[in-house]
Amino acid sequence: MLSSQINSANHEIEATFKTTGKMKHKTAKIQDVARVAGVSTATVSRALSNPQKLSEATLKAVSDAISATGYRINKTAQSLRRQKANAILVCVPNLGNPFFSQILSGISKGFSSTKYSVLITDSQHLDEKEMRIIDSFSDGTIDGMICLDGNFKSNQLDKFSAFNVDDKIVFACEWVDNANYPSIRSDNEKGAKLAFRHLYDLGHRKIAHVTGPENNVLTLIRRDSLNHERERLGLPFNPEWIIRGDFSVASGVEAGHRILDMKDRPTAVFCASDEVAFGLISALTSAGLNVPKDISVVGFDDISLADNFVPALTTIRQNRKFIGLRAAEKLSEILEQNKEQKNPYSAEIVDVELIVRASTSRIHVSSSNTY
Amino acid sequence: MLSSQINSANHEIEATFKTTGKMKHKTAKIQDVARVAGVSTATVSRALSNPQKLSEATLKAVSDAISATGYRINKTAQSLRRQKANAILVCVPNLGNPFFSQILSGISKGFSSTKYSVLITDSQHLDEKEMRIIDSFSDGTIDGMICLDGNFKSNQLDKFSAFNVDDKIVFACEWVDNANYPSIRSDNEKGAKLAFRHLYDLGHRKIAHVTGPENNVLTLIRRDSLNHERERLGLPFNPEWIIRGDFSVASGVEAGHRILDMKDRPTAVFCASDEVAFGLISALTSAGLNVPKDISVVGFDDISLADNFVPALTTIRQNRKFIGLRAAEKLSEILEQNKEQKNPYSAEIVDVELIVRASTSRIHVSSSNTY
DNA sequence: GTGAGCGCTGTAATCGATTACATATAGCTT
DNA sequence: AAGCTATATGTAATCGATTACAGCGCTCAC
Repeated sequence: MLSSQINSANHEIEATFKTTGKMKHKTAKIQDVARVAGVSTATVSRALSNPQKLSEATLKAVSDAISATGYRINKTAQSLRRQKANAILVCVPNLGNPFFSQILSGISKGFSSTKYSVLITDSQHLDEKEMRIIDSFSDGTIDGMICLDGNFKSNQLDKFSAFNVDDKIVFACEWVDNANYPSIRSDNEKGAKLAFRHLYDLGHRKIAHVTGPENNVLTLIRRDSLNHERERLGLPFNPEWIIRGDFSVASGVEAGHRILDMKDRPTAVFCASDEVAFGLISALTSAGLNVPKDISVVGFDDISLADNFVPALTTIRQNRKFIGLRAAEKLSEILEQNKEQKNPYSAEIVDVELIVRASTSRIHVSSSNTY
Repeated sequence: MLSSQINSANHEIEATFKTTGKMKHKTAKIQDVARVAGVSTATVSRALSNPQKLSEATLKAVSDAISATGYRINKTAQSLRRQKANAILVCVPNLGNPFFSQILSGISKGFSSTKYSVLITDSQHLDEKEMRIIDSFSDGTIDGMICLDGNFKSNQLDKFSAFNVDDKIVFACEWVDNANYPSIRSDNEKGAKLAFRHLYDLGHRKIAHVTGPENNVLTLIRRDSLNHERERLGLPFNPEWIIRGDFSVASGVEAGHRILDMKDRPTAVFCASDEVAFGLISALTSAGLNVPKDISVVGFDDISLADNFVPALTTIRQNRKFIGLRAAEKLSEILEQNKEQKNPYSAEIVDVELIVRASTSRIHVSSSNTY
């Protein structure tokens, strides 16, 4: 069949489907395309997903019919038939926290050239969040998940495996210890070590640490790495110097007040996040101390403001966008691969970097005195 | 029929569907529930969406069968049949920008108690973004959209109406002038006016403004409001004092350098965003000036850091989370209502507030001198 | 006693695409 | 010329829910 014959019905069809001015747009279905092209729906479907199986002429006829009708495939029908949603979920512990926006951006970019849609959910105040997520898997809404929330208990993870969704989950930035999920994360151990060594090399010996929230993997790994380094170097330790925070500016301010009240004041502080560092510096400065002259401060993350804060913040740069991007790629791989082959557990460690700016300096003799 | 009879088959069914240990989980369908309950699929469906149409006994039988089988409705099938995706899209101009995370959080919260899923897309580097969005509407992926991106041209908006999706779109924070879309936005006019009046009341007469990016509605409305106020009060105007920025910290730093170079230096600066203000203060401080002693600075947004910056930032508080929440509610209303009734165009203006902190002060005689 | 009306439930078509299987045609072998 | 293969395409079942319509059993009126 020649495509010129096949397309003979185009004219009237265009009037029916194509949008003109304010005319109501009626979406063409595969049936309509088939009719216009003079072929069966199976052929149209194949033209879209297996073009190599069709002849040149048919392909052209279908392609012409598609433009003539303004056909758009109905993804819901496709998903139902293929039993695949082509959508993934990003589980964010707190969407309001700007820390995650860079990761989200990377994830979005990672999926932008694929057929996957990106869904988001805030797991913060969601009770039974693991069941909500499982529901989304079983109701066919999503094929996989990127989890930025490391705060899952083992009984919740057990449910994931009970419902067979555990092999469609990738963790990013945070993760759960002792659980075999693929994850993409920064080299937190190295980060803490770099920060500590930087302060040590500047002559600091009394080094405090404002941690993240308790039970957070990042809190643990950074604190442990710091402690390990301190012991290795045989530095003095005062339990007071480990101050619990929660990554927020407010907790940095609070930590600042705690430090101001200390009898045995540290000469340098390593903060678990840049925001904590900002709050800390703010509190110290307001009390008349000078950073770095009186106390050196190191942050963690290198958020955009770090460079322009006063003083510019020495910090550990995490490439959050890259982590998001890699998580997206990793999940894509997993979802595209043959289901038979089990994924070996893998943690991809993304390198971090020490960025030295103005909030740290060589120790002054005066500040090393005990108050 | 008694439910005890109806449920006679439960035992064997449980073994088939319920997940035990590492057993592979096979999802029950409505057919399975119907069989276990001893009713038809129509009845099961009605039990879920029109329970008042069924007898007590049947309802219980179905409900028991649902728990016995662990049935989860398949949303894809439901969407196909109902011709409704139960999903909405949030179009963000730049996901990496933390400004949007609060809005996203509000949107997510607004939809958390509904049956809608939230999809996100970054419109920044998307060419033909309007067609991508229209595609999502026509392929049945989404029912509506919340757009945080005011940067749409009129020919793009025309396409929205040509494809009949224009009445399923709500703008939040930003909007498009002369386009009749519902929107939820801050009272930017009042915000700029409050900032300006605050500085005026402190005795400032030479007031500069670092704007947002050109062609942005927020940039325009804030600048115009400022200019209007300046004219009304008959203050001196120097075109140099309107400095183009782009809401970023970097543009604040840049603006700071520009101001330092000015012959006729302003005594106060109103910045289009807090981040700009941070950058500006950083640049001024590094050059040896004191904020607010030498120059007063007002921001816009009241992001979390504003309170703990040094000096704490005087700013205009926008309730971004609330805006997101309201946008979600507005879109829900629109999607739930009868399609016949056209939405009247409406812009919901959310109040803003002047938060006075330490970055502004009464003018000093010395700083009013012309250099 | 019969028909109307009501409450409850079942039958089967339907949403729009995919794909196993069947069929047709052409080309090639012997 | 019969048989075989490969290629191209059509037919119809299928994914899992929803819902218009039909039907059944009761009650009630007259």
